[in-house]
Amino acid sequence: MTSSYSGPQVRRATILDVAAAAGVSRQTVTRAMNDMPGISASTRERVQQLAAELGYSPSRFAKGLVQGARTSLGLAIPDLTNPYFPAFASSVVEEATQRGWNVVVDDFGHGSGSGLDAVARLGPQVDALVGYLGASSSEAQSMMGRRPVVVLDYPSGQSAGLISFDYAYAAQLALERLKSARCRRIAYLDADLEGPATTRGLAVAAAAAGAGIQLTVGQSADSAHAAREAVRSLLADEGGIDGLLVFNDLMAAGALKALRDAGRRVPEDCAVIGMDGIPLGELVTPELTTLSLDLRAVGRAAVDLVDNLMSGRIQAGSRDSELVLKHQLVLRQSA
Amino acid sequence: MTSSYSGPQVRRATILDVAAAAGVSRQTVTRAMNDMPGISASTRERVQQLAAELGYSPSRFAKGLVQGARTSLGLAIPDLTNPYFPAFASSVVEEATQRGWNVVVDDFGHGSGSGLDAVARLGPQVDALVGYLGASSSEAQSMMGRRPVVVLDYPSGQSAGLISFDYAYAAQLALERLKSARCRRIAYLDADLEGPATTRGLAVAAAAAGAGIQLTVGQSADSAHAAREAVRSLLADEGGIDGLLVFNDLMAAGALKALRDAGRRVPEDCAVIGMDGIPLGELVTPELTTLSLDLRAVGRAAVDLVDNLMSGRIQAGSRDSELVLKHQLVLRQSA
DNA sequence: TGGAAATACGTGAACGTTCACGTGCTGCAT
DNA sequence: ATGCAGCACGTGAACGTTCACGTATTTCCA
Repeated sequence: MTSSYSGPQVRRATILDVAAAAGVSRQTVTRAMNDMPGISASTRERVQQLAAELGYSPSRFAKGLVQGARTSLGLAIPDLTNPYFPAFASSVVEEATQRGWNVVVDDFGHGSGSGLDAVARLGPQVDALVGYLGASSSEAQSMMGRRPVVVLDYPSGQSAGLISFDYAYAAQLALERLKSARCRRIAYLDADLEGPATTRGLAVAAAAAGAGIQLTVGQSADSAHAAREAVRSLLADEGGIDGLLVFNDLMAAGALKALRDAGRRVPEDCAVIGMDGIPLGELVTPELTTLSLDLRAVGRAAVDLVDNLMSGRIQAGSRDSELVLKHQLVLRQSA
Repeated sequence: MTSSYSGPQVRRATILDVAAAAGVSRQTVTRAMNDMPGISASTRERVQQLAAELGYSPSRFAKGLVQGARTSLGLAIPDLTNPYFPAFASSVVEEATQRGWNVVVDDFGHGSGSGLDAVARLGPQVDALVGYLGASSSEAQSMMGRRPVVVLDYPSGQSAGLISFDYAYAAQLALERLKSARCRRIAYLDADLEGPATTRGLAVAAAAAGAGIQLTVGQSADSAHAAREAVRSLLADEGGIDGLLVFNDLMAAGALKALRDAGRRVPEDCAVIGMDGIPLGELVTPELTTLSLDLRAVGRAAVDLVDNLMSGRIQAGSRDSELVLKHQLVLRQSA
């Protein structure tokens, strides 16, 4: 058996170690480390030097305990690999950084975790939570106690702050566009997720019914690859489709691939509209017409809401704690 | 002037508040909250109930102080919006979560921040750092003191742990492929970044010289849009290019657009090879041949290295603290 | 009915900082 | 000589937990 050397778990140097080494008191070390006045230049330098040699870095816990918390924001994301989320996360991080907060992320897509697992992990570490939680928002809120929770893209708000999207409006925009492009046989490809998918699906179905459109509905996992397969078999079953609305842009990219595989020209043979407006849409061929969302604005709104909830300017569960954002139709080549 | 109500900055409830409300001691509250033995079921329930009512959640600082740190890992990312990084970040988060660590991210792309700003922000909050820092790794290490630092894609390791890539090998693979595709006039589009770009550029130039290839070099910012413009003007200046190697896949996607704009067929008129192997490459048309990197493996390697540095199994600055990964040529349609 | 063991709780100390003071010393004007 | 200001530094207390004990009260068997 080779040595199971467990390494230098030696006890980190504390402020007292530095003080002893320098022959001064705690407070003088504090003054040196934090560039406070009331200390001579020579002492300051000597202490800093010694601190570096001992590998001293102040305990964030002790500091936090005595100074009061620097806010830390939990960010629960289903899957950072899905290009929708980085755009959003990036904006949250930027906005939080501007406020001097820091952001603890949890990606619960891998492994069998649900959103609530992420909340459980983040809970003890953070002062507030923002997340795309497929799970019930009130569950999350109860795990966080009085601390602010903002849930995105969830059907109906309970006790938590909520940012949702006006899918009825979005669906109407998309269907109008497809109709004016003379599409007759329209399909909607939904994702097989819990919350958002059904919401979007219902909104699209309702809008179609309202507009007298007979809608074919398909479903796939939330990935380009899965969408490609789903559209492939959709085309096999329902040959005559000439308009396709897709759950999101990533899946729409897969749909474009499937249409190309089947020899259908886009938009001539079949128009395609995606959803959410991620940068990817401009890089595929043909470029994707989409119901665009300003994802940076979504992130900003989420952090703003947290800020307002934390400061008490907005009451959790009140009308003001729910925000509905609208998509915007961006015309490119695919429809 | 309307009320500038500053909200309930009231002082968070502490364990003593709960104890008082329940008529028990601190310790009993601790037992109730942490599901420890030595407490009756009825008391436990009553305390938990009261805690919820008072909105009590234990201070992570006090807890951390007395229990010893739960490891938290800083992750410094230049730009989450660039699809290279989420794939990496996602893997780091997953790997860290498995170890029970949590991850604090900082995206320093927005604003004028350099990597060192991110290190300064993260430094006080974390026990170790992983990052794509354009800045000098030894600067970062000195800001972190004895705490582990792992820098990615940086030319030469100093005091910090280092994960870099064998660009000589990668360049050779790419140029061989282009040569065997009968490309005569080959260009390399570099990014205008500090560290990595020059490294890659030098490697490509060296490999070209070694293979007797005369190389045209262009440069652009690290985005699809900028690359599109750069390739547009490259084609205007140097009409005869029939092979193009690009700094990364995102820029390669822009290059594909520019070639299409100019009426060049890919790969017939001009072959294109990207770098890093992000999922986007499979979604563009034609699908992108690329020097692929297993980004999840990169994240795994980074967290492993941090783990080893932290436990002392590997000494910072030693040979073992440097790891060189190799790209792999993935043939798709564009070359 | 004695006494040991189990149960349910309480108390001092410690974690590592910073804050709000307090103290000694030097220099300088009166 | 006296007083007073300013500088450089030190000390008790506090932040909110948990840990390692200690202590009543009850239980249960011989």
